[in-house]
Amino acid sequence: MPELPDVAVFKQYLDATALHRRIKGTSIKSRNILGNSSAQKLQRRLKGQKFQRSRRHGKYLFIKVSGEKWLALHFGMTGFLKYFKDAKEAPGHTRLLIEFSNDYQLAYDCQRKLGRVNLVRDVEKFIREKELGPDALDPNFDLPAFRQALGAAQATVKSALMNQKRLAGIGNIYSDEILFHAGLHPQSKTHGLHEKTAKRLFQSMKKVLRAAIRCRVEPDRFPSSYLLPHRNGDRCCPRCGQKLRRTKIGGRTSYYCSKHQNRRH
DNA sequence: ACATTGACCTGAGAGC
DNA sequence: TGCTCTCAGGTCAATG
Repeated sequence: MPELPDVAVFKQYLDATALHRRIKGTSIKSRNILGNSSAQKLQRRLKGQKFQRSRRHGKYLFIKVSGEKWLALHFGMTGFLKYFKDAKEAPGHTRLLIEFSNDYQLAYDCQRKLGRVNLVRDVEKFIREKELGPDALDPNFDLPAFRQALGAAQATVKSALMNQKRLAGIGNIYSDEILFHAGLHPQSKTHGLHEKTAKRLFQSMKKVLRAAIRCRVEPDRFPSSYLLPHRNGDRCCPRCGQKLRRTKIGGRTSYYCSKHQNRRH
């Protein structure tokens, strides 16, 4: 699930629920979601502290803990957050549970355990070490920066968009959606992208990511002109009704409409 | 430099 | 019902 828009919605959710509450305790249900710190260390760092604010970069959510540290959450393919009071509401694959003094709890749920939780002192340094590119929705990430990020890559546009080192936040679902709106075939080469095409791609990227956040990434809220509600539904192009094509790029399933998306650029 | 593949993990859903 | 097979929105390392 969690690409940039999903994580942006998680951030809104966290900000509206779990900030400024005293942390009573932490329980780690699955150790292999822990990245750089032990369960003991994590518990020690969180106990008695509060979450003060959060920020997002790409698919990462960083939560400032009173004291020195930030909690860096990555959600893998299946992660999400849930804030609840009644144990009945606990999600089914809780890997980390944070209890607050108001008796509410925040669950980090990650069915496939591909997500990671890290304690970091310096967010910028963490981003540098992970070699993450600029966040796709950063206001400073403008067209020239976008062109520079794609660079003279020999890669396909789809894999370039998904490459977190080039720009951070876009995964399989949204790269398909962006390419659909830009009318570009996923196997188009990044190299030699026409000025006009690059601009169209850039504008589609911003538009799609913002729209997804506005819809709170609920498929039912997406305009039916978007690919997302169709790729797991009728698998037909929302513009022409033609069956969507399906192919593998970088090991990921990619959907596109062969009528509206072409390699010419 | 890029593409591809498998590993990491678990579970939902399809088909029989 | 129960079994097997395939697939899943991410990332990393090894290989071609």
